Amino acid sequence: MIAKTKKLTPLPAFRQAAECLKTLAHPHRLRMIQMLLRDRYTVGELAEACGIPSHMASEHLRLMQRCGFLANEKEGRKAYYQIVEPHLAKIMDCVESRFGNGAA
Amino acid sequence: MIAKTKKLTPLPAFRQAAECLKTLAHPHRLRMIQMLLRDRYTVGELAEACGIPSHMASEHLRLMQRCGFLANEKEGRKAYYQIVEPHLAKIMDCVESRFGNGAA
DNA sequence: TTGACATCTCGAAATATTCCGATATATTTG
DNA sequence: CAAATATATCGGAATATTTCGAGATGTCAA
Repeated sequence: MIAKTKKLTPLPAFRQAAECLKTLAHPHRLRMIQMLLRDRYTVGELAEACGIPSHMASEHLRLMQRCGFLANEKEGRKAYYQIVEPHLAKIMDCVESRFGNGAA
Repeated sequence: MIAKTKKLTPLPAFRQAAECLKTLAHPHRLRMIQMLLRDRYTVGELAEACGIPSHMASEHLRLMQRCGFLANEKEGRKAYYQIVEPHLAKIMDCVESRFGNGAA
């Protein structure tokens, strides 16, 4: 017999959540999000910090923008990205407290 | 110029984190974790709650055990799984507050 | 306009994940 | 022992993701 107090999240919501978590689940994207939680950066700056070509950084950023994590502003020929999903800070706290934030 | 106050998490730690997040990023696995945060269940119970054959539930559970989320105890011919990774509760809180926990 | 720069997009190759049927192991019951 | 039950494992097909080169777009400065 399965009967619990709190309601379960419906599967469609978990499907969405899984999409977002999959987008989060990449080392370069995690680094970009960690940086963007502290300041805004251009594609090139994020690419250099990850050690990848900038056209690949652009691809990662596009994915994260698609699931509502980021927004960008063009300034001249540069594109600045920043966080717009408010829950990312808390999730990143969890990740850092488990895997280290440079002080763990 | 890139110079921030807090240290960045090294990329190898993010590689590990990405592995774990990828394991989390599946609708059936999210449901199983949500259930297991409230009680312990057998493979068959979890499979039924997800609407999948139990041999597939077993596979998901093995993956989650591999990255340290779960442990199991055999009782007769049944296998009870439970959470052993303490950070899962907080991460699941984040997921539920963003994607609904049945009351959102 | 030309050339350099920053970003973005496209398509293919390599790799990883998910799902399923078949089968294996281990336990209880008759 | 044999049958039924619960879980676990193997191999392959379908699908998704990652990465990369090539090239397209848009901006600035002279």
